[in-house]
Order: sequence, then C-alpha cells, then structure tokens
Amino acid sequence: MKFNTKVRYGLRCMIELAMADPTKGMLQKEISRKQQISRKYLDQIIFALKSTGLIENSAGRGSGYKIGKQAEKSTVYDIYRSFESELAVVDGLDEDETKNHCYAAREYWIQLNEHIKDHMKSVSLNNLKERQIQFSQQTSGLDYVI
Amino acid sequence: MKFNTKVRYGLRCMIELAMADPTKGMLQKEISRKQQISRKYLDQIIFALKSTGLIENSAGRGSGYKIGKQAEKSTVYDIYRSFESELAVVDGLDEDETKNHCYAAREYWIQLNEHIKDHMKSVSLNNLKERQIQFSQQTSGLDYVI
DNA sequence: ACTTATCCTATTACTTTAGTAGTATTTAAA
DNA sequence: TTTAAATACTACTAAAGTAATAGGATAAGT
Repeated sequence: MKFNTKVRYGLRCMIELAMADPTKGMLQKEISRKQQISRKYLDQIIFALKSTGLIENSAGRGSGYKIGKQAEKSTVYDIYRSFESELAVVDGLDEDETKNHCYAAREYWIQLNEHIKDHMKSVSLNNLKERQIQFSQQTSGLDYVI
Repeated sequence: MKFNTKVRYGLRCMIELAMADPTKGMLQKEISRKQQISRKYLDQIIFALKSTGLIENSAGRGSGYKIGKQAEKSTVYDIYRSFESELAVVDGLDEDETKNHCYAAREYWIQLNEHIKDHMKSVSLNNLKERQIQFSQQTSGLDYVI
C-alpha cells in the first residue's frame, strides 16, 4: 500500500517547477540536481508529465521546462494520473457484483477508494505551492532545496 | 497503490465469522469453501488474525474459529494491522525533515496517510456486519456466499 | 493408535518496481 | 554548417515484493 517513486518524484517536480520563475524554463539537469533524482530516471518522469500536458517545453537544446498552462489548476490526482491508471486500491471493484464473495467488503473498498481519490482531487498544485512558499519564508529557505 | 490479498481476504474472513452463529465455531475448511480461498493460503491468514486476537479457537481437531471477544469493536484498520505494519503510503515520512527535498510534498503525504488511516479506523466490523445483513435481506441471501 | 485439524516456517514462481542504458532526434551555438 | 547539448523514447536488468504452495510438528477427538 505505497505510492511508487514515479508518482512521488513527479509531485516534487511539479512543485519545483511551480516555485520556479515562470518566464524562464528549467533544465532536466537543474531539476535533477535540486531534487536529487538521477538524470535518466527523471527523464522518464518528465516524459510522463509532459505527455499529460502538466509541463511544457520547446524541443531540442537548452529550452527548459515550465509549468503547463492549465497546470496550476491541476490536482495531486492529475499528477498521479500522469503515471498510473485510475486509482483502484483493490482489483475487481468494477466487476459484476455476483462474482464477489462478500458484499460488505466490496462496498467498503469502493468507499475507501473514493475517499482517497477525493482527497487527491481536493489538493491543487497551487495549494502545495502556497504551503511551500510559507515554509520557505519561515526558514529563510535554508533547510530545503526548493 | 493496492491492498494485498492477505488484507482483502482477511477482511472477508472477519465478516464471514461475524455473520456466523457465535455459539459454534467455523472450520478453516468451511471458510475456505465459502470464501473461495485456498486452504493453505487461508491457513496463513487465519494464523495472522488469531495472533492479533481478532479470532479465537481452541487448539486441535474440530474446534472451529469464532470472532474474538473484543473483535466486534475492532475496525478495518485493526484487521489491516494483523497483516501489515503501520500504514505509510510513502517511505521516509518519519525521517528528519531536512533530509526531505520538498516540504510541501512531504506534508501532503502525511496528511493523505492520516486521512486514509482515519477512514479505516472509522469503520468497525459491526458496521460491516450490519451492511452485510441488510444486503442479505434485500436479496434473500441468494447472490452472495455469505 | 489413528485421523483430522491447526500451527508455523520455508520455498517458489511470478509480477512489479526502481533505476540504468542506448539510440534517435532536435536545435542552439561555435 | 558542423558540433555538441539537451530532450524523446524504448529496452533492459537487478532487486524486491506478492500470491500461493509445501511440509513437518503438534494437538485433540474418536
């Protein structure tokens, strides 16, 4: 019952970019250094985030990434969905009910699943950015890389 | 981001036993047949549930299992904890903050983790039993094994 | 004694995960 | 217009986790 590293690193990337100067792009190299994620692994993560439009760049050398146009309105769930299919905390929830062996258990998992999904949808990248800014001000930005 | 089969089957077992006649025990064989879980795998699951006191029996031949004395007050989280250590949707949440690379991300995961845990603690075995009874009455107990 | 059932550990096949590697393509700069 | 930096995308691999089976030890009912 864990989120994998792609989702976790992806979230950190998005916050990093949300905090960055939106007028100039940020290179993979720079994100990699700041977030301590290997260049090649980050490459995959950025590829996924770009595919869903959460981040943008122009191709080729030296362009750099910036947050996508609609990305500030995006939520943690959108970021999650860049890497995974729809959340399903157990398999077979959408199957025919009669195939299940316990109605109450099935209903419980469905409820929990929605509960988690709702939480992930309720927190936007903007919310996270604000929290990060608050923290940076409190600590003079010394303790964290961002 | 999935619950494993031990937790899922464990939940079904607990509901099965909660629905059963509390005066007589239920054999592994019987649970296995009703819930369609292999005897040997169920053996492990029952062993775990017994270790945490959620189910009880007297040893040896033909005793059968029944719900533990305090088990009706127990929650989904208690059942989960029979198989897993404390819920942690990402690793390293309890580590020193300065080792993290993004404050806002870390805070987010902590909140989500508590959110899930709270949900799991808010639903008791009794709640699930009531739901199961309601369902059985509606369908005349035909569609589900329990 | 014998059989049935539980107790508990070990093992295995399989899948997933985390990360590396490599090659092709794009484009800024020399 | 070469060249080198950077991204784009696929393939691969080692390690870890999962689902399940196997098997011997022990306990009791008959």
